[in-house]
Amino acid sequence: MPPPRRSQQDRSQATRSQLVAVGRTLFAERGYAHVSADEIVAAAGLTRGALYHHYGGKEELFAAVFENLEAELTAEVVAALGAEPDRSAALRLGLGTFLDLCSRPDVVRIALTDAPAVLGWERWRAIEAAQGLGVLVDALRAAGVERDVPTLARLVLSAVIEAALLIAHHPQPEQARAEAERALTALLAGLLPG
Amino acid sequence: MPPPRRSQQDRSQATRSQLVAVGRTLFAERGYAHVSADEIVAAAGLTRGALYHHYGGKEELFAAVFENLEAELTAEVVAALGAEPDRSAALRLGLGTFLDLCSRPDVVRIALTDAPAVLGWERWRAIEAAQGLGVLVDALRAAGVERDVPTLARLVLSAVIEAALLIAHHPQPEQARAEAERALTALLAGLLPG
DNA sequence: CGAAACATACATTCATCATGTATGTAAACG
DNA sequence: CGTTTACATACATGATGAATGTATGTTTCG
Repeated sequence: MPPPRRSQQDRSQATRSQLVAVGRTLFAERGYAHVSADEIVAAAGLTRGALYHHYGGKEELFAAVFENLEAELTAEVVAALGAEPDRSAALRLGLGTFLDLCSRPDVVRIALTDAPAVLGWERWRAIEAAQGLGVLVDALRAAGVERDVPTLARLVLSAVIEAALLIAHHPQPEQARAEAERALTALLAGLLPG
Repeated sequence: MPPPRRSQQDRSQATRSQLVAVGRTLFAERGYAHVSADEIVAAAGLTRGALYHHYGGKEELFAAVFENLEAELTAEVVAALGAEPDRSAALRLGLGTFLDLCSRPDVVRIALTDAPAVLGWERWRAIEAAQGLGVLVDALRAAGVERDVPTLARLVLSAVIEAALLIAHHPQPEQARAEAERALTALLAGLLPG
């Protein structure tokens, strides 16, 4: 029988999704440097032609994977934030949610370890800032912080990410999580009024 | 005349220093992925044989470069710390010194961007912890912090590194530096007694 | 028919390994 | 004590395989 007559847009969309999905899995498992472009396209049931047609190459595909991942994380944090009316509690809730997300191995590997080296610090930060950082800035302001908020947001975010990395690599994650949350709270205590 | 009769140890030492020095320069300029092993050995006046004899390969040479750099940074911070008798002031002084060091482009590129991706997070952290982190833990304890000190040290260190990166990539570093130091102080205020 | 989507074949770069050569070191021997 | 012999260390060179990127062909849709 003839193949189903999909539109060009559908074909493209499906191929790109495939590449991003497969890339995400493999990059998360073994890291950017240890996954070949051949392996990705093979696992996606495609060839190099498709990859170089839609993206400029392996690096651009990685950027797409990273942006896709970030968008997903932001959406989850925003959803968690929206459910809490108290702004100060919302901040802590959002950080807790983000902590959980950053503990996932794929997030650690792709977003926190490989992305800055592969894409360069500036591009990495540009993508990160466009996504998660904006949410944190809003949350800090809503919680009553007024001075140096953008800078503070970055420092807090890096401490949160560090905490997530600590938890992710600790032999007893539950214990590490408790300790990290105490330490984070102690740090934030100096900022929040009340 | 006969070549100067150097001992094997001297020859090795000289070669390794050369490789590490050249590697550090090139890695700092263009990043690990964009420097070939051939280029390094050529610039060092050697061949691949030397590299593979002394180090396992490009990656191991990078590790050596990174450790060398870290040792240098730690020594400078310790020197700065020793000059200040007041323990609480010493902490701030040490952080300031570290902030300056982390603003150097070679430190940003090698120690903060490439190292975690090339060596893996665990090995990167092991080296970092063995060097600078120990100093920070001691300084925090000496300044009066008692609870969760190792964890807090990591969070603080990540915030400091973040501040350094912010400064390094800001169009007006002086302004960024002032703002980052205010923000850091605000964070630390919650920890330090008095 | 023309353009977009994808496949295939080829060129190039690069890390690594296997092997060869020279230099230094130390022990055996006279 | 000097020399030779045996060995280890330091380095060079050529081959190999893997991986990326490019150029060109083929199919599918509008």
